[in-house]
Amino acid sequence: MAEARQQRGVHAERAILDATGELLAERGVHELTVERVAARAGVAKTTIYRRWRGKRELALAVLLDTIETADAVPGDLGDTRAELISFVGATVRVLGSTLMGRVMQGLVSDLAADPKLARAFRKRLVGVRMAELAQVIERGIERGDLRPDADRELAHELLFGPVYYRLLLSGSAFDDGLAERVVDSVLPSIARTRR
Amino acid sequence: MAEARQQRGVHAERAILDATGELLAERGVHELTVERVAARAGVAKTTIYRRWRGKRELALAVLLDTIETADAVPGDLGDTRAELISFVGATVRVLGSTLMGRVMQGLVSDLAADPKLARAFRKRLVGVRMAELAQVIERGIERGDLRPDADRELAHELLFGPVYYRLLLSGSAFDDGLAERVVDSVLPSIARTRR
Amino acid sequence: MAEARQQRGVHAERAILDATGELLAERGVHELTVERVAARAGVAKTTIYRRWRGKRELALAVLLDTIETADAVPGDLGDTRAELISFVGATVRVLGSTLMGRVMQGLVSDLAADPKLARAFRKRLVGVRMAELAQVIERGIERGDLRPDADRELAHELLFGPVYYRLLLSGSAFDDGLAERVVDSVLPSIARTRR
Amino acid sequence: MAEARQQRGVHAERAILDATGELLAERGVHELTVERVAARAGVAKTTIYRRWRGKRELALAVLLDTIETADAVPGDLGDTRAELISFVGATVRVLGSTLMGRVMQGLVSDLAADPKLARAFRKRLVGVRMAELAQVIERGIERGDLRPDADRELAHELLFGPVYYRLLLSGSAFDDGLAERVVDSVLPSIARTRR
DNA sequence: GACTAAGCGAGACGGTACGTCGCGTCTTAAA
DNA sequence: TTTAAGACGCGACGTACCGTCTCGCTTAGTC
Repeated sequence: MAEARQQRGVHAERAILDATGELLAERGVHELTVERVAARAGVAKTTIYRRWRGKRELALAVLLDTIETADAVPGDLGDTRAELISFVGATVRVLGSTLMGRVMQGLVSDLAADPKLARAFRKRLVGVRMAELAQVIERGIERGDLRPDADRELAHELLFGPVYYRLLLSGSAFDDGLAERVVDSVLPSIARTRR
Repeated sequence: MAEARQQRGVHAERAILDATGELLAERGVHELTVERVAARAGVAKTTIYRRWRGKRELALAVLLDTIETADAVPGDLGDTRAELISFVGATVRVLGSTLMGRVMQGLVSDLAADPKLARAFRKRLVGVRMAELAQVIERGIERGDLRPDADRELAHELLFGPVYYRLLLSGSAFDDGLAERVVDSVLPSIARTRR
Repeated sequence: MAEARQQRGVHAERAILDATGELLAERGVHELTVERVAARAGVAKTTIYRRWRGKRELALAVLLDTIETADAVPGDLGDTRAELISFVGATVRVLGSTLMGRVMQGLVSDLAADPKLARAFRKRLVGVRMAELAQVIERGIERGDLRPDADRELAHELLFGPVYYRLLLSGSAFDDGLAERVVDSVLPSIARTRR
Repeated sequence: MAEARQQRGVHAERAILDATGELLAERGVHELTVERVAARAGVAKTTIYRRWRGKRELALAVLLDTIETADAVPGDLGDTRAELISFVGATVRVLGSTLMGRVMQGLVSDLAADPKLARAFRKRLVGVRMAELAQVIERGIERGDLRPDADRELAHELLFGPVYYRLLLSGSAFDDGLAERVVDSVLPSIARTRR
């Protein structure tokens, strides 16, 4: 029963998410309106509000939808530096794509204004990244590449902070070497070394 | 006459900025409305729009006003590490204060939507920080503490990225050792070393 | 078969009418919603729409249900004036009860907007009253109390108009002598008289 | 100052009332929506809500506007019966016009639901009619046509009740002789007579 | 005693209108 | 000429019910 009911729902949901994605790509979060989404999706506003609390949750849904689909932890590459570069590089690539970059930019301010949204964002994005990084670091420690007492959270902030700083504040464009340079700057502080 | 006119203007301007500051402190950017500012400042909306393009510019004005007053480059402390910690620490302290932290959070999304605003923000905030850091680095190089080819921009991003990452994305609270830990993590990559 | 099925139906119908009656008594027609009726009756909206065209028909059904049960033509009292007073008084009493008064008030506007509803209303309420009055008048004529050419329709309007005028327009409360005063004012014009 | 401000306002107000009148004439109260009025008047919804509490008040405004303009107490015609017929006839004519008839029909139910509206309606319509009738009756008494103890309120209800009964309940069309017949039926009960 | 078709509960859906908020513009009178 | 005051057009918000529409479940009576 629940499934059958959900059936209809799934169609509407798909249409809504797709429409939202298109509108986000075209104009960004701040021109995203529930009304436009409804119109484009051929759906009633009510149907949107039945599932999400507003355009912010909707945008977050699309963001998570995309990121969870697109992203993957790097497998074991045998080389910690390479794994870290691949890991940071994946985020650089996603945020460099117009859509996700824009959505992130548009969503950030809402995080501070809506605790529920922030909670979801942190659990499903920040937290997941942190856990993934922890795996990479674990492997690095096992390999003897990294110091056993490397601070996972700090490492996470050091690796991603600069990327988001560009996206959100300095406005510098991403370049191909970015991930590599960041990793190389941070690595010495967590690498097992005779320094 | 011109002076007398400006006089009036100056009064109004002060009242507006003060009212804006208060409202920002009380409720954050997203509940800042031009109407409320006008009411609190005892000023007509027109008078506000005559000087700023909207609430975003207004918030930015307050932000710059505060930061330019409060902040100072550390002078020569004789120790590059100490200077860097002091430099990053100053930003941590400012952003940790409710007001500026909130304003930054609320303003970030607008930067992406309003190029004019972004330009001002980058010129008067990001740019200034970068130049200040460059001085510190220069002194460090002269002292022989830092490598002569240290990447100023990257250093800037590495030092501030993590701080803003906490503020804007991860939501982790600032703690007292933050500046020190970040500096110590980044320093190896720019320090003059025999590695 | 049909009966058993109808059995279920009868239960649902009873539950719906009862719920409607309760809601009407509590809040009046304009706060009557099909959704609330369905909820209170423990019935699906569909089940309601299967039997009535909307909340207006539903309200009318309750109104007729109540009135047809409660009301009775006065029998032969031997005195035309007494019969008329009893006749008008019955309506005053019914409309004076919160429920029916409210329903009438709330329904009137819908009559003008929904011809089908108006038709039903007139056939089963106005028409019935008129026929009943005609009987009373007939008896009055036979007794020699009334003029043989008394205008039945006009009499009907003269007797009930003032009552509904209070209910719907002037807002004056009903009082016990109302029926009597109205009858006494109208009687001279239809009484057999040597004037 | 206030006047100059009102100037703009007056334009908008006129446009709104006109648009409302048109829409009422075309479709009746129950299809009157604030949104349509705004669209037709070339005015923002807000501007309407700034002046009236909703479509009901708007409709009432138009009704009063029209009635207060159109209606006039009959002057002294020298003949009480003629004055009464003229008085009732004026109402029959106004209500017989599509517009006002429809508005009255559509408004009645709202009176019961909105005490503020009812108050305005009664003060500016019912009350005024009653006062006007009182004058006519006064003159009639002075002339010796009417009994000095004629009940003004009852007379009012007897004269107008039947008219509204037709409009709101029985649905019978108005005919030319209506006012005359009603007056002749009620007159005996208030006329100075040897009955 | 299982089958089947109607009626039913549940509730999602497209839709219309609501009444509200804040925007940025515009108009006017007073200073 | 600048200001305070505030009305205005506008666009979007989130909500309430409408009446329609599936969708299994329930429940007789029929086979």
